[in-house]
Amino acid sequence: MIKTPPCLLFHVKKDLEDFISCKEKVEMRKGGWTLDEDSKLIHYISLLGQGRWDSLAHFAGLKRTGKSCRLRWMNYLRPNLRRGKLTPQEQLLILLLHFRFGNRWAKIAEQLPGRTDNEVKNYWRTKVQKHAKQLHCDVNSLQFRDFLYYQWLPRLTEQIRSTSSPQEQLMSSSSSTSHNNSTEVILENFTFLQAGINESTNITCPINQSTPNVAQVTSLIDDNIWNLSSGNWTSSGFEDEFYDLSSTDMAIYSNSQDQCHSWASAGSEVLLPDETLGLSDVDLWLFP
DNA sequence: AACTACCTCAACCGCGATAGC
DNA sequence: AGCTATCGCGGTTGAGGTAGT
Repeated sequence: MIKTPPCLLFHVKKDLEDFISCKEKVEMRKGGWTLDEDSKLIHYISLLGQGRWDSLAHFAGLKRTGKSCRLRWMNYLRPNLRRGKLTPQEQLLILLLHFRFGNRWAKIAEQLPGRTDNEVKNYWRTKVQKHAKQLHCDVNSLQFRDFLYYQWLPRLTEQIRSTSSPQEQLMSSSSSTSHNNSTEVILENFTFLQAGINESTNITCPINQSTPNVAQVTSLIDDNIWNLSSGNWTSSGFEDEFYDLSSTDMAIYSNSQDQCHSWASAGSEVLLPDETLGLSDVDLWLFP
């Protein structure tokens, strides 16, 4: 970042005072950003750095509030942002982190490199919350939490496992810092979730069905999840259109009990029957 | 082709926390 | 200590796109 010279700071201060004095006269723009506005904002951030958003907006000649500029930069323009749909790995981590932190989107987004709190929030609202609504239960209810834990997570992890490439499985035999860090994040939060579930659930489950335990999640992560060479979230052989678990995917899972319950052989935890969770066959077809 | 319903996500708003005067 | 400006966060909205009829 280029250091702002003192003389420029003087002018910044003076101009800002002028700007504030006539603030009421300036009509602020709202709505979508134009390419011109974007390039001005980027240019002036490169000159002045981030922060002091109101004055930055003024110097860039943008009829925008500082707030609007900050939002545009943070959610769209800043470098190293990831675009496109959330990978199953990212979805898994969002679910785990939400169990732990609740609606603290910024906190959750911290663990997802290149993702914004806005994206995490949108995912939760459009996918998770919507599904809770379809199941006629509150998104924060124990019933829905159990549903996520016993139905959604196993299927998500199975999705990750089934779509990873042999190449990555080969790569996973090595290790790296980013891999270990990411693995730790997921495991820590999975353990946290397990503790919460075990504490509050007193339901007897059939022994032929299970959710992943910590050892299995470890194995899954070691097998597949992280792109070890780049330190980024892995592409895992996924194309964008496969990132999301579509209702078709879930219908396939729902109709393929053997496949989706492949955790069963080694797991100590068990998959709750759909009836126990208050889910009908119809509900399962609604699965994201 | 036209209409409608639904979905996605960028952007706005309000509020609380913090910093600076 | 109190006031004001700024920042950052979470909730909400609505424009534009897409799928279904």
